Amino acid sequence: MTGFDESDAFEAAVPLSRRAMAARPAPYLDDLNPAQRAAVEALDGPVLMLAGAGTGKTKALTARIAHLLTTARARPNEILAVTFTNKAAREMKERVGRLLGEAVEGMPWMGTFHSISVKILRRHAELVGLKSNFTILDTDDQIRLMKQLIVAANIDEKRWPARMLAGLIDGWKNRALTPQKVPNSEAAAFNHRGTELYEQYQERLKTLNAVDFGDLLLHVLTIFQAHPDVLAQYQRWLRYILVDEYQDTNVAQYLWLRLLAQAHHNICCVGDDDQSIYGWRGAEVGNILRFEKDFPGAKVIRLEQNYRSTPHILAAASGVISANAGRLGKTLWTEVEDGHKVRLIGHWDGEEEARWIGEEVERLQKGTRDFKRMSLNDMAILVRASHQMRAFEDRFLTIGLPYRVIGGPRFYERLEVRDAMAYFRLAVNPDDNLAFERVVNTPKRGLGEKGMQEIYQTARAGRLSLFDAARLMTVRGEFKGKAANAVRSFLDAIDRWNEVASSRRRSAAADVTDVRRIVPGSDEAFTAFEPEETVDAGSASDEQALSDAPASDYDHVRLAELILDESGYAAIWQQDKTPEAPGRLENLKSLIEGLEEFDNLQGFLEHVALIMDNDSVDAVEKVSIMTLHAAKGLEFPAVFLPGWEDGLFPSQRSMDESGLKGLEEERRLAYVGITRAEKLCTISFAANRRVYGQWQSALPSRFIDELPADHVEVLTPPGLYGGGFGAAGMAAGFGGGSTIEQKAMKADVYNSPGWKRMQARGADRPMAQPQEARNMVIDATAVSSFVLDDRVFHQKFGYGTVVGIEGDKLDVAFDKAGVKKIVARFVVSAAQADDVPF
DNA sequence: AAGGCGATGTTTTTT
DNA sequence: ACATCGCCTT
Repeated sequence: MTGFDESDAFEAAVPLSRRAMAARPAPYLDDLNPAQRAAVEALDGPVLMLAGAGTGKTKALTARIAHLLTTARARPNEILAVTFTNKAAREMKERVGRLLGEAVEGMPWMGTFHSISVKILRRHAELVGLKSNFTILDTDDQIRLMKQLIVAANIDEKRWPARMLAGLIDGWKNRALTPQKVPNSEAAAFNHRGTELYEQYQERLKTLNAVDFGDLLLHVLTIFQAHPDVLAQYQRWLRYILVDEYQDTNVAQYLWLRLLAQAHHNICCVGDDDQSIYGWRGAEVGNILRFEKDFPGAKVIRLEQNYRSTPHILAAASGVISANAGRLGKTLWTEVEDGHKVRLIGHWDGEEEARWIGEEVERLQKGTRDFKRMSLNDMAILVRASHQMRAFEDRFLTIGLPYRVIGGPRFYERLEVRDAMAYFRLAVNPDDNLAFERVVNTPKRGLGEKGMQEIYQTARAGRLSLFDAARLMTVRGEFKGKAANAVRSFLDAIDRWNEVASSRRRSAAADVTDVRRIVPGSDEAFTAFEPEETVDAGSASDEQALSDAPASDYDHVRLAELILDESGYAAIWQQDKTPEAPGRLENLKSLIEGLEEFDNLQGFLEHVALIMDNDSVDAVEKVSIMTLHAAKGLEFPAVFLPGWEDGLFPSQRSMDESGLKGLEEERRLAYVGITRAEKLCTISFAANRRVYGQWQSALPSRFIDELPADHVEVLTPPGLYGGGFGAAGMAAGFGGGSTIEQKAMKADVYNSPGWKRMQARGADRPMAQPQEARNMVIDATAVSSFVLDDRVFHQKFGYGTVVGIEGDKLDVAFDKAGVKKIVARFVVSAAQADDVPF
């Protein structure tokens, strides 16, 4: 399945008999509270469902879809259900499926704004001067393209970087502004050349038969506006519209929805203005605030009963958010009566904060007086900015606490994955210039600046693709030295892959012999990804070919392996001994594994362009670390919110750039953070933090002042640190503070010379005595297999030498990362790492 | 052509 | 601190 199964969307396949559905009872309604039920039953006309955090929004939304189907208001293919993420779309699909049994077969219009737009755009591409097989560029492609335009326009790329232009154009597209519609007031943008470059960029995209993400929406909008007949068709088709996370819509998405809804007005938008946290990428809270004006006669239904958090947590969240102006206003309440107050604690610095949270996580895992044992999966650390994650990663690594980072660099955005993808793109379409450009000299094929320029010139002169130009130059013998042979075999290889790939596309039943015939010796070809147990591999893959995986799947997966092997790309990372290399090989391996779900390379490439998520399910229990943004929609029994310091959170930059609006969005972020917690929410801040290598001190976040004191428990700072006498020192300074954060953090104590001296002493010999005593015990049972001077390899820190052993913990002097204390099971011997790439 | 070295700019993130 | 990038050297 490619995820672009368009046929059922347009051929009105109705897998469901209206009468059969209507006859079915509606058990899902019994399960709802009055507000949810009202939201589900108000099927006709515009509805705004204001759903606070944890109020059963998805439940109401899915029940509503079920209700539309059951009451025969709509057939599955007449409902347009839009979400922002693929994950949300998937979840909705699943839950509707669960409500209705298997009846949801055909809900072709459930998806993200972008995936639905692709579907429409492929159908009507010619109306905006595209072919229906247009390619979707990702951010990296866009930037490279713009860079070329900037250089060509003779603009100093230093002062006017491509990223800036990309941001500008993106902003315009979010606001549904085509180059012609950009207001004059913004003509000065980008050195007065902004609109000009925007226009050129769109031209280039058209010649490349490509679109970027913004175009997906914008082109559809253009089509709808310029072709009323097409619009009318979709309006007739999509009789009921549901929108999730409406507070995150931008102008283009709003217009898109309004056009589709204006005929029948059956639009139900679900959202929470207090959770609007994407203003910086074009979302307009105004959309949700204006809903009743935009859709006259709209019913507004508030979901306020919260099923997630304790009253203290809700009160803390509502105390913070009430400082915002211009809210639609909701009051969350819960039937739950008891629960722990929100905890607040101050620390000396960021490292201590990480240390304390690490210990706290371990304590919760074991269970405490107040809390019974908690799984690591039930705990999350939510940070404002991703660089804050490091302190936690470092700390958790050294104490051996399993963690998972959610978000971070997206799988498909990683260098090696993108390179591999470029190779696949070339195999499917050798004329893909952006892909060609990306990998023609990766691995090094002796092509430098000069060689590349010649290819460009030849291409321009003969109006050829880069691939054809390079081919012409090989025939003419215009490449010098190393390049001559390397480029020729590169081109030949692309030809072979392309032949396999196209034959695969023509006949799904192509057999394995195809590959063998075209590429002699391919049996041994893909050594890079052969598992070590090669002896078994033959029978294993035979078995696979016969059982779960259809025979046709085997080929393109094999082809992909072959491509990475023949191109020498896999070899780059096998030979690379930097710490990242094994991880990169691992990623390439999972890329190949991901291929198995698709019918062919092309299907995979299309899928990847839109679906950029990679939530791998993990059997191991782990504590989650993520940004507040990534946490939206999630919930955890225990949540840690570190780094509540002015400047960090609320972020200085946000306030500088967007003033009060920025501050309010930060406050909503705080609200989102607190409301992720079910049972226990712990907020913390540090007096000192290393920012860009510089020590900086900060004041506790202003949001801390907004926490209602009655619902907050102020914890005593650790003091365990440094062997116990810290606690005594601090206790002396405690006891008279008036504000909440003064109680949490007696800055004068921490700043006193005595405290600093103590810190220094502690840092020199951290807990020397107790550790050695403990190791004697550990040594007897858990014996490390490493000895001093062993060369070891660590997934994150790379290669290093063992310089100390304490039971299950090693002191390792890493070649790149310095000396670290590491739990032995997190390293392997270097020899082992050399033999086995992953 | 390719590797090494200093200047540079660092939120949040989806599609 | 740190990674990325462009320039400079070999």
